[in-house]
Amino acid sequence: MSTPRTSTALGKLTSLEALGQAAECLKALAHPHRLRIVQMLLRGRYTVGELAEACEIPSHMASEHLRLMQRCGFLNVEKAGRCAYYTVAEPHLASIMACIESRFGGRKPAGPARPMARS
Amino acid sequence: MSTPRTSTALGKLTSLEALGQAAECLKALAHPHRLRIVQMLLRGRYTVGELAEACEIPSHMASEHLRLMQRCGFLNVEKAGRCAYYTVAEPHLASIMACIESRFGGRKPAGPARPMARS
DNA sequence: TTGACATATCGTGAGCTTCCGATATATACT
DNA sequence: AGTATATATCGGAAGCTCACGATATGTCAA
Repeated sequence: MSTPRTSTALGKLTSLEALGQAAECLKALAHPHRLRIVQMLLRGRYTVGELAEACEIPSHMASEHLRLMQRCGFLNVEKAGRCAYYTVAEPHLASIMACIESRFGGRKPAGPARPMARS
Repeated sequence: MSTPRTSTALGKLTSLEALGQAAECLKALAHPHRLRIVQMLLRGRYTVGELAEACEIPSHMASEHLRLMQRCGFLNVEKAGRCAYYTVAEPHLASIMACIESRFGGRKPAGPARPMARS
């Protein structure tokens, strides 16, 4: 049951530097409204107002979430008249979102791994 | 060009409540040292001290990261003597980690491989 | 031009996270 | 007993995120 203690298993670890970038991306995703925005944008293109309405937040807050995700390269904007259409720019978002949906999607998580309060 | 505006596409959206739980889980993962810990524990079982050394942090900080992830159900502990062996409890961690590794794994986005030895 | 609308940005304050030193507990060895 | 080791917990400072109101910019229509 014990793990080999030589560098055999450790040699394939991702560098802490790369994991730092990964952590930044996860933080950019780790918000219910941003997750919903990504989930919608993976299915089509929407304006700020439409996304805000779906998240039940004022549109200036949706705009801030969108700007944040645009800054990490997750999203693209395309302005048309007074509307701004956002689309997904980072293809890996689809697979991460698929993981999240397979764990939390549709049905309620009655099983293990509840995300409980910290402290 | 435009997305169907009826509830066709919106009907399958994950509830904001479930996305809130997903966001909590992502936050619990969104730290370079915690990602390294999870990456190691997906390959075997390790003690606090071993994980701390791999993360290049004092062991009491590794202990705090481990406690946090234990609280969201990600990890299990098993005490043996004065050592505490941690293992992965949430199987979905493997697929999320696979997504992260496929995007950030092995090679660095910028810069060559760096020497990783530590005294 | 005026007004309405859509989006973006700024400033602030509450609350949280991260890190650290200090300390506590629990186990093993002599 | 005493000492060393391994892990856990506490308290606090620095820095961050989030939500909010206020405001700015940019576009269309009359």
